Amino acid sequence: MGRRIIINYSVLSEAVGYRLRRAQLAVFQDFGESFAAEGLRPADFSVVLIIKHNPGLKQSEVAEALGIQRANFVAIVDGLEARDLVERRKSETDRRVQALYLTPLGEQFAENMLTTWQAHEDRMVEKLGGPDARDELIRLVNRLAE
Amino acid sequence: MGRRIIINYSVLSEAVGYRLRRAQLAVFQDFGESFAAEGLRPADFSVVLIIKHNPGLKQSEVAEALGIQRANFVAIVDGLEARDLVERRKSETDRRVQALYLTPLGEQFAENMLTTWQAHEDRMVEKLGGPDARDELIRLVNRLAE
DNA sequence: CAAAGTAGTTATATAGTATAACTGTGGGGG
DNA sequence: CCCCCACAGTTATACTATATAACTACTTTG
Repeated sequence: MGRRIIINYSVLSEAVGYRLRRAQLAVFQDFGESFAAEGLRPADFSVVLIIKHNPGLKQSEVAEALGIQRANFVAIVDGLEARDLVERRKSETDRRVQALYLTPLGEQFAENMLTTWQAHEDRMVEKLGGPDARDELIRLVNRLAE
Repeated sequence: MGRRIIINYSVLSEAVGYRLRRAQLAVFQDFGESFAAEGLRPADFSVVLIIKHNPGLKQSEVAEALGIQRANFVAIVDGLEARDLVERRKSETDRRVQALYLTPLGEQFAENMLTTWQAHEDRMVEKLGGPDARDELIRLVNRLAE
């Protein structure tokens, strides 16, 4: 049988990094469950979102905006292109560049994606105690991320 | 040349998961730089800390307390034992069990570790705007992590 | 025009995490 | 008392995320 143990967490109880990490894992857990059917990971979500609102950006611009290295970004775009959500279009003016656009299917997908995401986000906001608490949290974590 | 681009981040600007993730990466970045010399990862830190304050716990108890799977915990303890910071002691009453203790070197290491950690934590608290902001952040993220 | 720089890609390495299966041990019910 | 099940730790394995170097193709600059 599992002994009933009381553990002294010492400074972990109030360590910013540790508590932040645990919270982030819980949020991503909920995100993952929300998008299990679509097989959409957080990175995919953010990429689709950025392309939807900034069509025609270069691959490297989207990657940099999201803090993803361009080398690792290739496979992400490959995946989204294979699902016919995103299209690479070679620039006429600079043939090195791949400009990114949502396909018509991608636009439609993005709508549903945002609906699913909003439900996820609403759950998080409720856990936090409402929109004011959410705003306060965002304000605080933004200070950590500069 | 890099075009001067203004990117529309849409809901990412205020998405709990995304902002939390970016903040956590920044905090872990600082943590990593703080402990680069010691080659101590966040998981190692938390394990040493828990053993220091709860000597004699079973491996599986420490692992579970930290949300680490027991299979993955083996390598972590192996590493700490190889550095002579942690000791596995077979329980007399249950020969399946490995009870964990800090070695004398481990106790000493833990002291220095906590000093280094406090400097890191102080930087995070300063970024946040002081201890009250830190307390508020902890309160909020704890709601997300249940 | 040559040299340097840029965009995307490929290959590769490492860390973190998840699962299954195994060994050795302990405990409870027939 | 033995048999079966549960548990602790371990090993092997796989998958994801991330980081770096080097390559190709192309553009810009001196």
